[in-house]
Amino acid sequence: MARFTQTESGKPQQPQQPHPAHTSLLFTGPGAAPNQHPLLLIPHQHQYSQITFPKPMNGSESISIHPESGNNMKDQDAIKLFIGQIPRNLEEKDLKPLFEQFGKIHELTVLKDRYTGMHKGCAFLTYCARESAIKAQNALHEQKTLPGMTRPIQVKPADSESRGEDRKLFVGMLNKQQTEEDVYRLFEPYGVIEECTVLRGPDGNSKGCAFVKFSTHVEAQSAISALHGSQTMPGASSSLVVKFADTDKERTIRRMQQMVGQFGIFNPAIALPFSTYSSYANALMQQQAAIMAATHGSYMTPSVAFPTTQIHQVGALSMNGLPPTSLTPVSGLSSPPTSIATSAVPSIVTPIVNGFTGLPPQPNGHPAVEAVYANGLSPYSGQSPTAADTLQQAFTGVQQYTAIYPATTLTPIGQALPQPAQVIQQQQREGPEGCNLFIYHLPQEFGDNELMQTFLPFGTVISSKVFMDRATNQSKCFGFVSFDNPASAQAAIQAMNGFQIGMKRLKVQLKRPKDASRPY
DNA sequence: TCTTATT
Repeated sequence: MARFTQTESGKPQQPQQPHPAHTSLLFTGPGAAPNQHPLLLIPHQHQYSQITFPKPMNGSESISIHPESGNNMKDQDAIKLFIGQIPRNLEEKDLKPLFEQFGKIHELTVLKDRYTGMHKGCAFLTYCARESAIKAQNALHEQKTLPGMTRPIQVKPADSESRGEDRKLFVGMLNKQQTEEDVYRLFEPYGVIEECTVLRGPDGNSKGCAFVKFSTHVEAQSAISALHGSQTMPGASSSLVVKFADTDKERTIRRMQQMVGQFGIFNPAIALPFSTYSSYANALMQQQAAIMAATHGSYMTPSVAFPTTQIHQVGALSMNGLPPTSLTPVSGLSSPPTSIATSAVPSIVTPIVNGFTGLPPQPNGHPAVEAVYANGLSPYSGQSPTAADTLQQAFTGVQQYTAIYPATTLTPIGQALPQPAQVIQQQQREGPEGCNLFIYHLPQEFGDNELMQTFLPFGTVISSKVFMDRATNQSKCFGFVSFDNPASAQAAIQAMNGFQIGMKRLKVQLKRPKDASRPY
């Protein structure tokens, strides 16, 4: 099959001849054969303990090769390569032989999760000589598959070398029969294409979309102008989509929304700030993940979205001065009044992580929670949080959040809640005129309680009701919420109308007065 | 209809 990648120098790659036998032995896949190379002799974990590498505090390991000459200086124009599709059991020392054959290595670093130390399946590689990088890319990129991987190894300049984001296009509404070559031909007239990938499912079938990376932003823009909406592919439901691909940030948000939709039970209010404060949120997410990991020793990685959602719930709740006592536990656990003792809190905070990851409970201490209250930032405060307060408040949010959904996200473990449960009377009370909301497109999983939690950040909810189908006992995906004042209702409309959960958007509007006759 | 990862 034709290849459509180019080297970083902008020149088309040579057609790749079959790999030299001694190298192909390193790989699985067609043509691979049993051999004695270390890459196929996958060492067991315990064997690593005999090999010592310097291990910095951040958990990342890297090899700086100091050859006999003592010279591992790199060229001024050296290229840092990104290496992808590396089996997670291969470390720097295992990879080194593979790459050394193209030249002297200046630095090789397997990427690890900052907090868990988990191998990310990729690495950075810098050769001393620029030429070595080009040779390695030509010889290896997409050419072979390392043992245990299902996709071929990636060897290409790291993002830091090129800043690819603003010249990469997402192409949607393709015909599923269209191949990389078809897409390439389509975009070729508008510039130099460095990368052209049709997205495929596990079965290899096209998902009807592709990424096309041009060598410049201007070329990419001209392709958009020329091609977006220009034609409708046979079998596509609308005309061709050509736009700049999502940034990492956008991808993170997209994944979050998918997760929210998937889990359904999560309070959508918590993700609101992403529409307006996404970079702020992003920064917080990093820090939050760090603290979560440091204090929980959990396996949650920064790319997991949940810590962030917890943060934002905090913002929403605290700014409304909502006391945690107004949250209704649904676990059925009853507990005597306790002071906010740290001994009680960790068991509440920790399992929520487990709820996401399926890890067993870790009933260890949680010092960070002390800081929340020691700082005087009780959730009773009606003040807006300052940026400096936010992280500490986050733990209040974790706590509140956990109190909200223990039955669905946690295994009840019989620990005391930090506050006595104060159950709100769930009568179907209507508020004054202008205080009653009609909510449509609720997630199927939402019950009265989830509905209430969703709207609590905006004020005092005096009633919440999800309508159920009598026959099936399933939610009809709409309901009513009543506040005790019209301002809360308006705030809720402002914030929540159109809020996306999964594939749906909430419809939040004032409930039609009884005397009106128009159906919804 | 937004990939398998980018210190």
